[in-house]
Amino acid sequence: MPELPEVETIRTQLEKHLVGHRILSVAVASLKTFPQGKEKLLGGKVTSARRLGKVLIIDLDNGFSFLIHLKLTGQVVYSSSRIPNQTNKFTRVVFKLDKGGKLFFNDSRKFGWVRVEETRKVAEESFVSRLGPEPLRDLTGQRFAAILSSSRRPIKIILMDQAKLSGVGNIYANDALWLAKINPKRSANSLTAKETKILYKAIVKVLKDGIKYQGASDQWYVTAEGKKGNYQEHFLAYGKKDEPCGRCRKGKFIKYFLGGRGTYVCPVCQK
DNA sequence: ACCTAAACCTGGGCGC
DNA sequence: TGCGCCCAGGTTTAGG
Repeated sequence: MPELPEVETIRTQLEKHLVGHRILSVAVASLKTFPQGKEKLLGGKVTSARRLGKVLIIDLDNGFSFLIHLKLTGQVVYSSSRIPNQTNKFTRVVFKLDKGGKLFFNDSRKFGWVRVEETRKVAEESFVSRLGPEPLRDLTGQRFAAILSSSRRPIKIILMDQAKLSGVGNIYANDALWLAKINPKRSANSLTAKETKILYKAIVKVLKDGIKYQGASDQWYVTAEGKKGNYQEHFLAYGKKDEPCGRCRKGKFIKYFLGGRGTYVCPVCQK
């Protein structure tokens, strides 16, 4: 999934379903997924559901929070007496809540994780302390320009570097670069002021579209209510190898690997 | 400082 | 149907 728009979609729904509810039990089927600290969550009442980059943060009223990273195949799904169980053979953690609510963490590849932290330490001492600014919140055009000017590495690598900028992954990096007509291999500090501004707007645009369509269910991702997102029907470049470019109609998308990740480019638009 | 490959795991899709 | 191979929304780490 699990880039900013997918996690944000889940966060919004969890906020609706979890806040004000108490955690009664936590059953861990995969210790790799949730190695320690589950007992600190027992009896805690959820006060907020936050997100930083691709990480979900659930805060409790007892001084603890838990962080969830979905990596590639994680699913966070809520069910209640009115919504049927979403458990499956990839269910790694089951949280039981009051009033019959349940929260499932499903993850085929077991790359995802759940970690417990003291709420006051989340921002400065947890995984999220290493994350760069959020494109839809803390980032400004000026700050974005400063980030790009400080590196000669390929622009696509910088967009996906969570320490520089948090939340953008492979789908939205590919789409934003196509929308901005910028070649992914371009050195970040080679972009002109005009290109930088266009790219900044393109990032905001594709992320907002991702949220509007409730994320991209290309593979495993589903919303917290167990439904598929629709952004995969609106991909601009991602996954379009050999397809004609929807903008210039002349180019045919090529695919190559950059930084080990599939990269999709219209050779005509993205010189 | 930067790059690549490999590692962590498992399933889905494709060709044969 | 089955088998082998390649691919996958992420991140970390080892080695050059």
